[in-house]
Amino acid sequence: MKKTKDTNTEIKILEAAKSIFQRKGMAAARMQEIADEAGINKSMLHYYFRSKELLFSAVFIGAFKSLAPQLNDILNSDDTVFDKIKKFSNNHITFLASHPYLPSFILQEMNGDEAFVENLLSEIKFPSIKKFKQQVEQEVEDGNLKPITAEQLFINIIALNIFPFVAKPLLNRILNTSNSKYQQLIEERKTEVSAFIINSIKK
Amino acid sequence: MKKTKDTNTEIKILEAAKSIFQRKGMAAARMQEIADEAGINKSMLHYYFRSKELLFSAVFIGAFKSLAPQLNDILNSDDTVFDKIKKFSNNHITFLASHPYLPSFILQEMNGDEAFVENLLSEIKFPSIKKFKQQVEQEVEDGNLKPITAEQLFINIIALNIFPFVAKPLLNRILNTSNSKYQQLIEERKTEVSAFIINSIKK
DNA sequence: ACTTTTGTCAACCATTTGGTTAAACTATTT
DNA sequence: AAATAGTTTAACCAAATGGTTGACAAAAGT
Repeated sequence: MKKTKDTNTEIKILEAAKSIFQRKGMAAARMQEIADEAGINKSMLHYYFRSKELLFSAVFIGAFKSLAPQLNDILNSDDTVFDKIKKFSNNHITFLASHPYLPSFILQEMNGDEAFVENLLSEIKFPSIKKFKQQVEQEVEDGNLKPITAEQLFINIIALNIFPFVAKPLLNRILNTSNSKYQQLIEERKTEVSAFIINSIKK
Repeated sequence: MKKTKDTNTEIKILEAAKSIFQRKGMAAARMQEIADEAGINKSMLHYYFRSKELLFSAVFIGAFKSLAPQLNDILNSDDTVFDKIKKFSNNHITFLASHPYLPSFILQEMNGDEAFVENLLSEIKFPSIKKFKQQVEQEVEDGNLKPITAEQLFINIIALNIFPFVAKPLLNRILNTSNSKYQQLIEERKTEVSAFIINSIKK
């Protein structure tokens, strides 16, 4: 039977690793740095996770799983297209606001080493847009929506949700915004984004 | 007077560095790899640029300068708001389509080490949205546009332009798209994005 | 022609980094 | 309490990595 300390250490490692990996990325993160952040010996990292790659995998998969199911649930609910867009954007942005490093992390690392990424992603279930696609196509056919493909619409939705989080330093420069004003912009977007989208596609 | 080989080597280095840095990022890029790509000895990298940081700076600043002026020119032209949006999106996406690694690179590296980034960015002139902002506010006041702040509108524009490039692997997964179908989606967006935006804000 | 400057390279160096080991320590089982 | 299994640490190691050096060649200046 495991004693309590086991789990504590493992969790401390995972949280430290999450923090470091998400802020610096796989390549720039140092095992020693993660150990320091967790307040433990570096050997522990290798004791609980065998290598940097495996530790990274655990963090990456965990990060993805914290996000993907939410998207999927909303996309496959029985709501109308408009309701889905509203809920999706609001939930998505709200979630990202409290995990601001997640998007950069996921996007950045999905561009890495082909084989490694491929291996990682095999363990992950991605959100399905099947039902959403059907609904959009139906509404367009019925003349309730201006013509648009579900794919382009979906890209637009997540682009508008995610982009401010991956581009925060850039936007702060161009818009001359302080951090607090930036926070406010994000807050507004929780409802503004869906309104913007719906405005664009409603007839 | 410098002999021809000098410049050749320097350019070869810069191009190799651009290619490697933009694909892998500063942290994951290896000096040896850059030397190999340039077909020269590793010592040459230090001969022309003193350190990895300085070589990176050169590439980063170059990348930024290849993009920023375009945005700025359009934003500060005498076109109408709608025309600006059309030109902006079309030019921006067209440019990015032939420099697909640029956005990830810039966004990723702007999240890096505070002091280093600060130092880099001091040398860069960012696009100004001043004139665009005035125009948008005027049009909203005159009742020609649905109410929206210039900041939110600008975020939306560049989000829709840039996002597909930084999220390509993610989108390919979720949308089940091949590379060629992805290319086609991008192509469509050169006109679709501005149409989408204008649809949303026109009265 | 010869001296100086500039460009190029192979070998080398110091440090960093991911990873290992063996021993100490702690808790659990018998 | 002795044996066993699990946990933690300090010291170590090999490979990788950014960077340096010194010899040498190719131009350029004189």
